Amino acid sequence: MQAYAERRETGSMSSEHASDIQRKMYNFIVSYMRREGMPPTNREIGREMQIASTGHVDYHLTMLEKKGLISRQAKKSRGIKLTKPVTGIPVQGSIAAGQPLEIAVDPEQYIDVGREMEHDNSYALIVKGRSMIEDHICDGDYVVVKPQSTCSNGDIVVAVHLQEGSSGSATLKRFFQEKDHDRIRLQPANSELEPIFVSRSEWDQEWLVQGKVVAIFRQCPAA
Amino acid sequence: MQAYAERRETGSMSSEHASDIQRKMYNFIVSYMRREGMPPTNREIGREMQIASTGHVDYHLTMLEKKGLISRQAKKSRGIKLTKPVTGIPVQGSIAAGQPLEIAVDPEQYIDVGREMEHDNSYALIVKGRSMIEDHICDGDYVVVKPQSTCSNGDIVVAVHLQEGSSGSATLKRFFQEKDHDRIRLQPANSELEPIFVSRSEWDQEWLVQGKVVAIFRQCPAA
DNA sequence: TATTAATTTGAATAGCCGTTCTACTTTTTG
DNA sequence: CAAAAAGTAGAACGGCTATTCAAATTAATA
Repeated sequence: MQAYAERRETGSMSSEHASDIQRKMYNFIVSYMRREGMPPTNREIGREMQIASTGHVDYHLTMLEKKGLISRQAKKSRGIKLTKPVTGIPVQGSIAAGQPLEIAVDPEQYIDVGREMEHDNSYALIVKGRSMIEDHICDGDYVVVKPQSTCSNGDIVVAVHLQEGSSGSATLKRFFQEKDHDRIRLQPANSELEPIFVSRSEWDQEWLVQGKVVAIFRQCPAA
Repeated sequence: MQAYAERRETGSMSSEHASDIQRKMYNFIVSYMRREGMPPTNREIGREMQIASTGHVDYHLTMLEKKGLISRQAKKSRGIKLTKPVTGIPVQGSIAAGQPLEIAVDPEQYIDVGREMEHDNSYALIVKGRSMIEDHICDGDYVVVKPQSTCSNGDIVVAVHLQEGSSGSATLKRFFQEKDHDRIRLQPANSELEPIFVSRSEWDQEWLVQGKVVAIFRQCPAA
């Protein structure tokens, strides 16, 4: 479960090697580039990291370069390039109706669905199976999930059933609050599948909404 | 028809106002940023544009800024920002089965579906109607089209019927070459609609494949 | 054509930038 | 513990950068 809460900043440096300060420096460069559209100067890095000496900054940049995380163009102002592209959101795993959500703890794969989707720690999941087929979400599609704990009626959400002992199971469903029955209905978009009904109290105790689907992306085979 | 052939470089500056040199300068900034991941310096711009004076470059940048195409951060090296983002592919219009393709000659809208899709002059079309619904392409979906004149059996293509007098009509269909009948079948993914059959000779004379759908993108309502 | 506006040059300036070097401290390692 | 490695500070350098100014040229306009 904590895999959800501890989601790291999109595109931030993974554990690998490299000391803490270098990781922070790398992450600052990434976020600066996202924000400003250009790499920071060595002095801007130093100011942010509270490093007094520009030579000190240069030292760590040399380290980052040696480790292959960045490359530099000598003498050019802001001459930092990221080895890995800064665009894209992590593909966190796959989701299949009823199955436990497979989480790739350190996702290798990134999918680039545009800057707008990069806000709010959004991430992608690969849909397995046909549980949402009548909403035209197919096996193999990527769903872009924006993490949030609340949702409205009719939203397609990633709902997680917390079960003691295990890490819980996740499912992709439409969310409906049935006030007259005082229960939640999790509705698949496949007439062969039954909705899940959860009482209000059980919902509050055992379930949580992990996020909401904001976009669908499909790559055509042999494209 | 020539609207297809004359597709301009993705993200380049449109006619609007602004003199020729300013258009060229803007386009250089865009391509430099794509290539280098950072904006160019004023001197780099001057070198490329064969402008001798840095003050002269500054003059045109001021003009571009006044026209709202760029913004600048005073005194910062490479302090140029593009008002419009450099990522994304143009949304060229909408396509509805049987209807003439609506082409936005100067597309205002850009959709960001990631860098990978930015190659090959790819562009997006908004799907109107349900002619491909059984392939799970819905009304309002964006299809990413990669321009090419050839395609394989089963590909989803933008096929254009050239008609004298008019600018032709375009349609989104699956392409099948029926060897035994010596004809082409353009198959909608909707059982309520009939396929289009075109004889080999008519195909060669009156039709052309404009491009092939390589991806589908859907933004969820109220996302 | 005369006048104004839009370009273009060249030079100058003050500040920013990457880089290097020496010296010092802290951490890691054998 | 001793030696090596990693991290930090400060200063200094030459080059680069954005910006400004005055003056010259060209294009647009009335």
